[in-house]
Amino acid sequence: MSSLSINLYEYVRDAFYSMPVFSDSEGRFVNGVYGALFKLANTMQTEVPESATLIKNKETFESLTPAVKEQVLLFIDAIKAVCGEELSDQDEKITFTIQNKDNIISALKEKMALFSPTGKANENATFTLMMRSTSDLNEVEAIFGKALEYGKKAANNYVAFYLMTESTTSSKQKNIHGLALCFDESEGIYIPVENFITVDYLGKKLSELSKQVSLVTFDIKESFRLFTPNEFEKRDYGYTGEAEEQSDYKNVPRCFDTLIGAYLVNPNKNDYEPSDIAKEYLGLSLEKKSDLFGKKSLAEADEKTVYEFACKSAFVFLKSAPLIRKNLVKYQMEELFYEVEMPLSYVLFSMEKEGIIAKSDELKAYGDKLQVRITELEKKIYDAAGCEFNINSPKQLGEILFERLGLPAEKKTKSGYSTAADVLEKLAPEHKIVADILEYRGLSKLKSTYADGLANYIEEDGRIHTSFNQTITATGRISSTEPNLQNIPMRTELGRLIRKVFVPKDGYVFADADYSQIELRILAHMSEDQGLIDAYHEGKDIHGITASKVFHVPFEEVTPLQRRNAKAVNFGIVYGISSFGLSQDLSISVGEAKDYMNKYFETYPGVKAYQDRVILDAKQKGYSLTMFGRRRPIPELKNSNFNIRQFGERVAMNAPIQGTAADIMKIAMINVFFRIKKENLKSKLILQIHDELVIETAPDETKIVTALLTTEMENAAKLSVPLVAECHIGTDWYEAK
DNA sequence: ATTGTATGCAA
DNA sequence: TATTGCATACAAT
Repeated sequence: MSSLSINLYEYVRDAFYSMPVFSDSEGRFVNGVYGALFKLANTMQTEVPESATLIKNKETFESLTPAVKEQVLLFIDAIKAVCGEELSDQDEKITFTIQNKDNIISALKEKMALFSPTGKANENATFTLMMRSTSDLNEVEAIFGKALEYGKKAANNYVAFYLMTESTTSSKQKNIHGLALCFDESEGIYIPVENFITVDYLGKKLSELSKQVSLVTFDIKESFRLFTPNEFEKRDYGYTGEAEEQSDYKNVPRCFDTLIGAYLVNPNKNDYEPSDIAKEYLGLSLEKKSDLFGKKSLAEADEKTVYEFACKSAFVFLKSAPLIRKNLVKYQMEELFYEVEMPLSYVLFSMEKEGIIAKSDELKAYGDKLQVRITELEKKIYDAAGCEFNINSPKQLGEILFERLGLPAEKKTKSGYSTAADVLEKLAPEHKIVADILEYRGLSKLKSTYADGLANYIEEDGRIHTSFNQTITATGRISSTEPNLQNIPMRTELGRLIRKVFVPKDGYVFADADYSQIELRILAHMSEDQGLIDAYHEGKDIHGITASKVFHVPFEEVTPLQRRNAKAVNFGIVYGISSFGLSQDLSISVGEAKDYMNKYFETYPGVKAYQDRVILDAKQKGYSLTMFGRRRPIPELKNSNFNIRQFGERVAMNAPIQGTAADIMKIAMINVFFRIKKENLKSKLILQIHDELVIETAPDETKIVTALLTTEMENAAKLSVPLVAECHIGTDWYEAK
C-alpha cells in the first residue's frame, strides 16, 4: 500500500514559479495549473500509489499571490473532474483513491491540454467524422433538404458551412472552389463548384436555408458574396437595443460567425484562424490552409485533401459555435454580437463592394510633381554630405549624419542611431542638410505610400475597394487594409491634397460627417464629472473652456498657447496619461507636465476618480468593459514587470473610452445603412474613419442624406452630454472634410 | 522569400 | 516613457 502525500498549495506555487509564465484566452495565468497537473501525472506513473492526499494549509494559501490562488482553484477543479466520486474534499485536505492509474493519468493529460501553451498534449486528438465529396445534383439537393429539416427544428440546431476559396493571380477577389456542409456531427459533405453546381446555385441554396435555419460559418463577410442572409435581405430598421420581436435572436434563425464570436470573447489575440478555434475550443488540431496547400492551386491539390480539409473546417464551426456562444452569454455579450457585430459585418461588406473612385491620372500627376522636388532634394543632400547614399536607409543616414558630418548623436535604437523626425528636428540648427532630409522624408512618404501606393489598388471599375477588418483591434475599432483608407494625410496641406483624387461618381457628391470629440464626451459621460458635463452643455470650445478653468482666466482671455496645452492634456487623459508622455508631446519638462496634470485633475476631480475606479475595477476583474459590454482582458495588470503593469493601467483607462466610441460608431453605421435602405436611396455608405463616415450621395438626395447622417450619428447613443456630428458636402474628399 | 526594425501616416 | 492601427523600405535570415 503506497499513498501519495502532497502539500497542495506549495505544489501549485512551485509549479508556477518553475516555468515560463503563460496565460489562457481569458488572460489568467495557467502555467501553475499546467505544471502541477504535469508533475502529478508523472509521479503517478513512476510511484504507483493507491491513494493520494492533498494537504491544505490555510496560512500557505493566504501567502499566495492572487494569480497563484486562482490557479490553485483551477487545479482543484481539474482534479475533481478527473477523480469524480472517488474524491473527498474536506476543510484541511483532499483525498482520493486511485483505482485505475492509467485512466487517471490520461484524464490528467486531457486536462493539461486545456492549459497547454502549445496544444501539444492534444496532438493525438482526431476528427471522428465521415467525409465525402459529391457533385451529383440530386444528391446535393437531398443534402440541402436534410440540412433544412434538421435546422428548422430549433433555432439552435446549427447548420455549418465552409467556403473553400483561393486567391487568384489577377484580381483581389477570391475564387470559390466549393462548399462544405456539416450539420450532423458524424458527417461532412463537400460540394465542389462544377457543372450544374454553380456559385449562384450554392448562394441560392444558402439563402433559402437562412430563412429557416441558423447558419454557422467563419468570416461571414466573405460569404455575403454568395448570398444575403434572410435577416438582412429585407431589413429596414437599425440597431435595436431592446430585444424587440424583430430582433429576437433567441427564437428566430440567425447567422453565427465563429470568427466574430471568438474575437468578442477575447479581442487580444492575433490569430483567429479555423485552426486556432479548433485548438482553443475543441482541443482538435486542424491543419492551416496555407500549410496544407501552400502555393498550390486547389485544382492541382489532392482531391481528398481538399474535401477533407473543408469538411473538417465546417465540423469545427459546427462544434465550436455553441461553445463560443456560451461564452458570449456568460459575458453578457450576446446582444453586442447579434445586434451590433453581425449586422455590421453586412454593412462593411456593402461598403467594400461599393468602393471609392480614385482618379489614377491625378494620382500620377501628383506623384510626378513630388518627384521633381524629391530629385532636387536628393542632389542637395548628396552635395552637403559629400557623397551619394540611400537616404531611406536609417543605417546609412545615421552613418552620414553622426559619423561623416559629426553631428551630436542620441543613440536610441537597437541597431544604431535614431534618425526619427523628432531627433532630426532638434538637430536642424546644427546643419543645413537636416531640414532637407526632413523634407525629403515627408515627400518620399507621400510618393511611395500614397501616390504610387494607392494607384496600385485601383481596380477595373476605377475604384479602390479597401478591406474593413472587424476582428483586429483590442478595443473594438475597425481597421482598414489593402489599402488603409483610414490614414490618408490630413495635417499638412501638401499631404491633404491627396484627398482631391477621391471623388464621387458623376453628378454625385460626398457627404462627410464626423463626431465632435466623441471620446472626450464619452469621458464626460462615464466619469460623471459635473464640470466636464457642464462644459459640454455650454456648447462652446471645450479646449478653451478647459484652459480657462485650468489656468484660472476668463474664457475670452485664454491665449492660444494655453488652449494648445489644455488640448494636449485632454488628449493625454483619453490615452491614459503619463507625465513623461505629456512632456514629450508638449516639449516641456516632466515637472511642468505633472503640474498641468495636477491642475487638470483639480479642475475635473471626477475624471481622476473615474480613472482610479476603472483601474481598480480592471485589476479586480481582469478585464475592462465598454458601455455596450465589449470586454477586453488586461493580463498586463498582473505582470511582474512594472512597465508592463503601467501599460496595463493606461489600457484600463483608454479601452472603455475608445471602445465605447467604437460601439457608438458601429451602431450609427447600422442605423445609417438601414435608413438608406429603408428609404430606397441611391446614396451609399462607403467609408468609415473611426469617428467619420462618408456617403457617396446622389444629387437629389443631398438634403435628406445630410439630415439622416447627422441625426443617426447624434442619436446612436444617449449620453449625459450632447453627441454632436458635423456634416460637410463636397465634390471630392478634400472639400468634404 | 520571409521576417524584424525603423519610420510615419491617421483617428 | 500617451491609445489604436497599417504600409513602406531596408536589411538580415
